[in-house]
Amino acid sequence: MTLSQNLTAALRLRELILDGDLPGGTRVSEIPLSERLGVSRTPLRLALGQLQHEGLLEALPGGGFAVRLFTRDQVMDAIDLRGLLEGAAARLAAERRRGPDELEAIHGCVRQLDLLFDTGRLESENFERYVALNERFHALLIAGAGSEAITGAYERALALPFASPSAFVLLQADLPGSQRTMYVAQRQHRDLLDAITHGEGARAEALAREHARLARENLDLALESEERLARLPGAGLIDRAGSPLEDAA
Amino acid sequence: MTLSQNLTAALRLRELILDGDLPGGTRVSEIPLSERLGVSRTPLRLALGQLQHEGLLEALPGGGFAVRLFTRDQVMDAIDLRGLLEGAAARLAAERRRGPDELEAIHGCVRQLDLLFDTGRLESENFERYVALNERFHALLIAGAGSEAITGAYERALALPFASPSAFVLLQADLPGSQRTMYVAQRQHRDLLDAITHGEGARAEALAREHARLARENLDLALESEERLARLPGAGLIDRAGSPLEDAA
DNA sequence: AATAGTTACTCTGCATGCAACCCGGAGCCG
DNA sequence: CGGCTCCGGGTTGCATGCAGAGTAACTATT
Repeated sequence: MTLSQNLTAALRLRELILDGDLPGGTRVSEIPLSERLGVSRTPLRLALGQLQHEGLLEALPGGGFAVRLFTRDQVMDAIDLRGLLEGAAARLAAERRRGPDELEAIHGCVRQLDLLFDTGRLESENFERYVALNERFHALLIAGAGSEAITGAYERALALPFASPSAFVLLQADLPGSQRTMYVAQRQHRDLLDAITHGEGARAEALAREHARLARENLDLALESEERLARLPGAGLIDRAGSPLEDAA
Repeated sequence: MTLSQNLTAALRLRELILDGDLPGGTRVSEIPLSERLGVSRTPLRLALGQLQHEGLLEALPGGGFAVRLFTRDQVMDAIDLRGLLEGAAARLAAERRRGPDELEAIHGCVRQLDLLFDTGRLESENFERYVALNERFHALLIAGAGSEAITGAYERALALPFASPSAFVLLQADLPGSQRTMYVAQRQHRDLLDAITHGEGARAEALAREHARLARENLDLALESEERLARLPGAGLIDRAGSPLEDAA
């Protein structure tokens, strides 16, 4: 199956940005980029508009686009927004739930996560599986709300890569106390699901918000060293002025 | 100043949709539309992509776009999302506030609204002013949070016209008990600002959410008769299957 | 030496032409 | 009489050519 030029352009361009090939602040010129991606300028322009709406690009006053730069505080706010939406989704899931089997999928997801922890320490080969299950948990949580409005806002919030629920998981491999953090996170997963199961909306909302706040902590840890930051998806979008990295220089 | 073709296309197309010239479900074809709007197909395609991201259009499987249709429940969810975001903004505004003069603008806005009510009943010529002040209040509320993430999500949520804070104000002119509803709303404005001023984040959040719920009530009132619904911006986007209107037919 | 003016160039934005695809209908065969 | 195939109109998606705006460099003048 041959993908449309528009889609390939958007996917490849997003890849370039997230991989850091186009660092934050870079001006994106159409002609060189169209040659680099192998697509014409017309579908590329469509893709540029898309990524602008996703928040990865910003329009320049004289025309054209540049890769966006995010300050630490903006990233924090994006993380909080994710927590806010997940909290609302959790509350709705708790309050709206119809049948008892509706939660079967997410229960299974949490059980599989538990199994992963029971096998001992999370080593590198398990990390991929953890990331997949973690993303699945959060996706099921959002879907469980049954609110298209929330789903849409959530997807848009995740367009910022470091706001994604698994953004810092890969980083945690060599963070101090990473195992403990992940135990806490898994405990929150279980409690969150428990709250939803018993229809405790307010508790579910509070837990989801608090769960997202783990990412705030991890972001500041990531900003402490260049090598840590490099593991973050979309690290090139973060404006390091005023961060601990910059202060040490 | 001559606007770009892309922008004019987007603005005029949105206007067509919201005015009901392109009712929900209509397929939008590029060529007739480009002639109707007086722009070429290239900038029009850009505008189509934009409106798709805004949620007013949906991509058809075989290519092309159609005007989206929203069910009552989807509209309700969109209203709740607005309340959620306003609640978060109110809480942040209460918790983050730096100087005391930061709230001067919104205090002035509420004072002007109070004046409007003190002059007696809100008649038609005052309604425009009320709408303007009401929108200003909500915009200041969001801006007061100082979170770009929330601002972005809010703007996207407002792309659905009936989710806007003033969507039902014009409707209230001939609703039963409209004056009382607006008194309640204004009381909520004052209480909300009071909570923010005193740094009461949780109270501010709860009030903002409850304030948005007035719109839920108004939506169901609007769905009760065709003539009421016609006053709603973007009424043509609402799927009336299963609504009281349909049941009466 | 600094600044203002000018010129040339690069880039974006737009229009149009072309090809591929999809949908509809008619005709043919089973 | 029904289903399948083939054909035609229409529509979308894409590439390219062109014009205008913005920019940067260079020169001339103060």
